[in-house]
Amino acid sequence: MKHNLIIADDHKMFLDGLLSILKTESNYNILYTAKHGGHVKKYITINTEEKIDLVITDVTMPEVDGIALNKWIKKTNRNIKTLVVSMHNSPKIIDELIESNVDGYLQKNAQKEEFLQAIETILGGEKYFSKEIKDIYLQNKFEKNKEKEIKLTKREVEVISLIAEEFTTQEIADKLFLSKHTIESYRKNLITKLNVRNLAGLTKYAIKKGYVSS
Amino acid sequence: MKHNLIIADDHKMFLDGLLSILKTESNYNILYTAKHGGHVKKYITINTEEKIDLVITDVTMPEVDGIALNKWIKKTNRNIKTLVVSMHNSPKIIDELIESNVDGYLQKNAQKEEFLQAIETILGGEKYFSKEIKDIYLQNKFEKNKEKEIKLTKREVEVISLIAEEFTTQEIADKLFLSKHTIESYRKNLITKLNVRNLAGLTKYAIKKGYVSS
DNA sequence: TTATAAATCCCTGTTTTCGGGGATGCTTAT
DNA sequence: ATAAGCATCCCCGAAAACAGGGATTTATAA
Repeated sequence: MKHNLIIADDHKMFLDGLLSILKTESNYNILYTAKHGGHVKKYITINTEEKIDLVITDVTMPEVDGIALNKWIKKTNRNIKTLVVSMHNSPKIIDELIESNVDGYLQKNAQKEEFLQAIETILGGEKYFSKEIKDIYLQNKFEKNKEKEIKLTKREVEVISLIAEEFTTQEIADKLFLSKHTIESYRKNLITKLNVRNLAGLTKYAIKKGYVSS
Repeated sequence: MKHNLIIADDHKMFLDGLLSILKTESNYNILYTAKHGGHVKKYITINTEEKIDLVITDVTMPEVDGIALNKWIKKTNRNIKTLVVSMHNSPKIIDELIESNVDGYLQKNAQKEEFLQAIETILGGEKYFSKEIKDIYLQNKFEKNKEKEIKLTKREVEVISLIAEEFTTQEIADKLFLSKHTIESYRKNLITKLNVRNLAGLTKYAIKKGYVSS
């Protein structure tokens, strides 16, 4: 029996490419293609009688993006599988998708064979992630756990950012309308908290966290 | 008269997508599609009689990549236009391509309209780069020029690295078997030379240059 | 409601950084 | 050969950072 697919991507070219490789396989039936997630939600909502096996979706789309669409599908229709394809492999996106139970993730520059492999795997009831994606996800989890205990407060983030921007204690105090003693306390606490030795360590931390750009 | 195109990309899906949007326009004639640059070189070398207007190529391909292919084409056949498409927009790649006289550059996630626009522009004899790509290129040039004069000596690199690794002047002096005054001089010179204000600035510079990891 | 965490401020003393100087050899190009 | 650049060392004084305490008020969570 044929499997029913929906594809969502606002890039005509990618869509055409995907359709062309799916056409070579005879056992897929493309129910619907959409330019953004909202259309897919509407389609699924209306066609309740239809068996939908898999939604293939891009991440970046206007209005309702792939992440939101995946969340919505997984919340409302747990028997619809989802495969997300994306240009980029940002740990944040991957994490959010996996946490919301996506069935597979592929980079857009994957080869034809991998696409078909992923679709087959997912329709068979398993998850599909390339080794690279799994590594990114785990690496991210690992780092988060390592740094979990260390939570900086809003003020601390403000202060460490300004430190990394090369301002002195007095300047930061003036900027934030605080006493220089206060900033000194923050610096001291940050050095202890982050287990570093001096401004260089604080600066590196700020860069790693993206509070400032190097 | 129809324009003759060659397309090189090792991703079947992208190729199919591109072909499908080119098919909607009747005035393009696809002479040849290839999985890597070497095939294109061979094709061009053999078919000397044929008028080839434009080669559209991916950057990352096995064996001969898009950058090498573009260089080769521009060196041997100055009347063949080139359009490079890529997943990413790394300043390095963009710079290298523009310096070797590519006629256009597009990200793979561009919309159909932009693809056709780019091809038309290039066939009309002009260059095509999106505003974003131009910005990246110029930004890169600007930064390179800004940093060109600033050349750190071996010793300076050693010292700034250790500073960014959170060692104090005295510790660095001990490590390098130098007087603490020497290290102080280096620190002072570095701050002046690099036009920063303090250790935070030095640390950021060291990270940007890859002397230490954040 | 009662801890706990966050934000703010203060003191003392030591060490380091920072911003000026300048000096001496030793290479390396011009 | 002479200038320029590099590596090394030194001094001084002011400013800032570092290390170690502690205190108060206001949210917030247990």
